[in-house]
Amino acid sequence: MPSNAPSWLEQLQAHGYRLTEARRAVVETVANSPRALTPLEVYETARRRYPALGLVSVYRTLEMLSELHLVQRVHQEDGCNAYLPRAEGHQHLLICERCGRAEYFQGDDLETLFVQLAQQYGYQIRAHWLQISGLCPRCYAQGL
Amino acid sequence: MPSNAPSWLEQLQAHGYRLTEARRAVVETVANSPRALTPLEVYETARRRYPALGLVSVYRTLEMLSELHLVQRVHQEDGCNAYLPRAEGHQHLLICERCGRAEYFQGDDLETLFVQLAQQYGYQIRAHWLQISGLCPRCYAQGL
DNA sequence: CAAAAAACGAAAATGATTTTCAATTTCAAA
DNA sequence: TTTGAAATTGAAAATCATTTTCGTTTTTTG
Repeated sequence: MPSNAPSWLEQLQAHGYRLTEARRAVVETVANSPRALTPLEVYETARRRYPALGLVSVYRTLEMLSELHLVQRVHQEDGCNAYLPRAEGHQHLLICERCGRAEYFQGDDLETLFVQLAQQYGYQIRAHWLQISGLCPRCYAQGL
Repeated sequence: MPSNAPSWLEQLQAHGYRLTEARRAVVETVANSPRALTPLEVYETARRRYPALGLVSVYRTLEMLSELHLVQRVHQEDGCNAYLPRAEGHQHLLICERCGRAEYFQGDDLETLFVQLAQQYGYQIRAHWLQISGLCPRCYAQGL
């Protein structure tokens, strides 16, 4: 899996943000994570690379990355405070309940459903959000 | 639309919870709401019926209703702190971006997608969550 | 290298939620 | 009914995540 981090840093720079050690540490942590991380988890992980990092910078950087649509919140039972890299184009999430690993997939077969709903309820449909959860092959093999 | 409140109160009682004025006020507020309410909104609304109500009781009652699967959190841009009644059986949500009104619909045409994903990624699929948003007919008619 | 602007982290402030606790209410048994 | 144990209450305190403030440091441009 190629790292997204260099591209993210370029995009931050292209939008007028400076490249700092704090941002590099946060970006590298989030861009390469196979699972959703909370701000605190990002902080703890990124501090291994850059111990002077402050939690505030994690929040600030996550907000920038959100604005640039490079990360997305993941919605889970207990809340929606964890962030994942956002894949190109329209994609949905498949998340392992046990280990948290996320897969991305295209699911464009929803169009017919939208047309039907638009007719039935008179809604102008603007957005949708589909998230699937289960057990990844490795966790399934381990039982539970 | 029939009120869910009596049934909810019965279910609370059936699970050993007592029926109190605080619970009645919260249950009637949430059970009859056409849109998702935050704990604070529940508090403000329910206090019109029962002014002595404390915010703490709102949180406690919402937690009970969650455990009994009578309410669900709604996931939105800014967070997922708002609650809606949960409909019978498996249902998805269609929510108006403007006024917040929620419609419930069945969407069981996702089975083929799940089978495909299970094969492709080796996942044991356990749950899914589909939420659609847009403008309801009334809000759409008002422009924006 | 110097200067201006941006960004930093620590600490304080805020806001939502949870816990604690003494007083009140509910409900089953008498 | 009445009664009393247990559940529940709301106020206040505590906690936890997030945001704001602010003096200092870092980055970038010239």
